[in-house]
Amino acid sequence: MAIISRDFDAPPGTSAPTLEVPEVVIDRLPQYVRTLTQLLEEGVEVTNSQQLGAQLQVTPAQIRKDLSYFGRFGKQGRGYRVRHLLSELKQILGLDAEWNVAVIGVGRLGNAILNYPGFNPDGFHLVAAFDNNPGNVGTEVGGISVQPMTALANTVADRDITIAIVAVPSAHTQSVVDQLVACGVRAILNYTPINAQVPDGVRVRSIDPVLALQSMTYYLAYQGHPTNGHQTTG
Amino acid sequence: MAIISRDFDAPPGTSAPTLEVPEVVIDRLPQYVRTLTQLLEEGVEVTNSQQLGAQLQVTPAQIRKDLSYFGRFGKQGRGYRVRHLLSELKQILGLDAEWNVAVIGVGRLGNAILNYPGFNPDGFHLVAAFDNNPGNVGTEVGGISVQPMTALANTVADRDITIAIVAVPSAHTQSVVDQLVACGVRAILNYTPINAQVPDGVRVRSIDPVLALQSMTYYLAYQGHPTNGHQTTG
DNA sequence: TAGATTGTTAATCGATTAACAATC
DNA sequence: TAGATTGTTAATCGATTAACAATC
Repeated sequence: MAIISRDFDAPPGTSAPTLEVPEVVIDRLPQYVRTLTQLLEEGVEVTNSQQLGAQLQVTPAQIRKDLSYFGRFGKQGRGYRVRHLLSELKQILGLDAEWNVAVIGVGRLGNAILNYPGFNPDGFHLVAAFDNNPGNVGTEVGGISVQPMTALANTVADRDITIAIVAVPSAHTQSVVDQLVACGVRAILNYTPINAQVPDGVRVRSIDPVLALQSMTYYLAYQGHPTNGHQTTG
Repeated sequence: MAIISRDFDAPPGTSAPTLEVPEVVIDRLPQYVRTLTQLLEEGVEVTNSQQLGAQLQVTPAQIRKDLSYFGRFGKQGRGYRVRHLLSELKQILGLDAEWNVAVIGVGRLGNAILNYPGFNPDGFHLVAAFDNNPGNVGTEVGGISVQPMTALANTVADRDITIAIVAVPSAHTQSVVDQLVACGVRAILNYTPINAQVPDGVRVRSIDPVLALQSMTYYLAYQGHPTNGHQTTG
C-alpha cells in the first residue's frame, strides 16, 4: 500500500482524510462519541482501547485501527484522555457545528418527531416543517409553523437547512426526496418504508422498526439452534 | 468447502439451515420481502435477480448467492415467480406467523409507538404495555391497558409475548432489558440511546435517529470531497 | 527504568462479485 | 432448439484481528 498523506495541518473544516475512510468506520464513530460522553459524565478522565472495546463490544484492535484513519489521539502506555478524544471525534464528525433540519410531513409520525426532545441536545435543530395538506399548513407543531411544500426551496436556502427528515405517506417518499435533492439537501433521514433512489453525493438513512423486527424473527423462528446474541444499531 | 446438507425436508418450524447463514444475509431478507410484496401489488408475476438487484441497489449475484443459502427458488432461463419466492422468504423469516409484542414505557415515545399503525399489517401485534409509574398504570394507551412492571413475567407467559419494544428513560434501559431477558424474551427493539448488554441468544436492534444523523454529518462537513451517495436501512 | 498501551503492519477472516456450467 | 437466467464455484475485495515495535 502506498504511503497515505493525511492533511491534518490544513485549516479545519476544509480538509478530509486524503484516502477514503470506510463507511463502516464512519458509522461507528458516533457510538464512540456516545460512550466517551458517558465516561466524561462519570468523571473518567483517561481511558484506553480495552475499556472502550468492552463498553462498545468491539475488539480493542478495531478501535485503535478506526482512530488511526484520522490521526494519533493517544499516548503509548497511558491511553486516551477522554475529553480530548471526544472533542477530536466530534470535530471529525462535524458535531461541533449546529445543523438546521426540516421535517417533511406533519402527520402522526411527523408530529411525534417534531415534539421529540432528543435532537436538540445533540446540535440538530428542527427549524421548519412542511406538509402538502392545506389543512395542516399554518398550524403550529412542536412550536413550528407548518409551511406548504411550495415554500421548500426558499426556506431551505433562507434557513440554511442541510438535513431533512421525511415522514410522509409511503407513496410520496420518492417525490419528496426528489424535491429535497433539487433544493440541495444532501442528508435525508427517511422514516418511510420505501427505498428512495438518490444521486451520488446524497446520503439517506432509514428508520425502519418493522425491518428491524423482521430480521429478529428469523432467530426466534429457529429456536432449536442456539445462536449468539447480537446487537445492531442503526 | 465441505458439502452442506440443508434439511429442508424436516418438519417446518423445527429446522434451520445446517451451516450458519451470515447475519448480514438475514438482515437483507426483509428487504427482499418488501420489494417482492411491492412487485406483487403491481401485478408482476415473474422477476429475476437483475430486476430485484436494480430495485434494491445490490448486485444480481448477491441476490442469487443470498437465496442459495436457503434453497433453489428460481428456474434457469426464467427467473423467480414472485408469489412463490415471497412466500418462501416469509416462511424462512418466520413472517408467516403472528408475533405478540410488549411495549415497555408509555411516555411520549411509548405512546407514539402504541398508536403507530405500521406494526399490525406485518403480523406484529402490540398486546401489552408496561410502565413503572403508578400514575400511568391502568390508563389506556392505543387501546391497551397499561400494566405495572410487576406484572411483566406473568403477562409475557400468559400472552405468549416473544418480542419487546423498550421505550423507557435511558437510565432504566439496562434494568428493563435484564427483566425482559429474565422473562424469556429473546428479541428486543430498543428505542433508547443506550447499548444494553445481553447474554448470548438474545437479539437487540436499536432505533436511534440521532446516531443516524451523526454519521451523515461527517459527509456534510467535508463537502470539498465528492462522495458517493449511499443508503442504509436499519 | 519497567510496565503498559498505542499505532501500524501483516495475517486472517469473511463477504462480495465475476464467471460459467447447468438447465429451464 | 436457441436464448436466458439460475445456482454455484472460484477470484477478488475489503474488513477485522493478531502481533509487535515504538514510545510514553
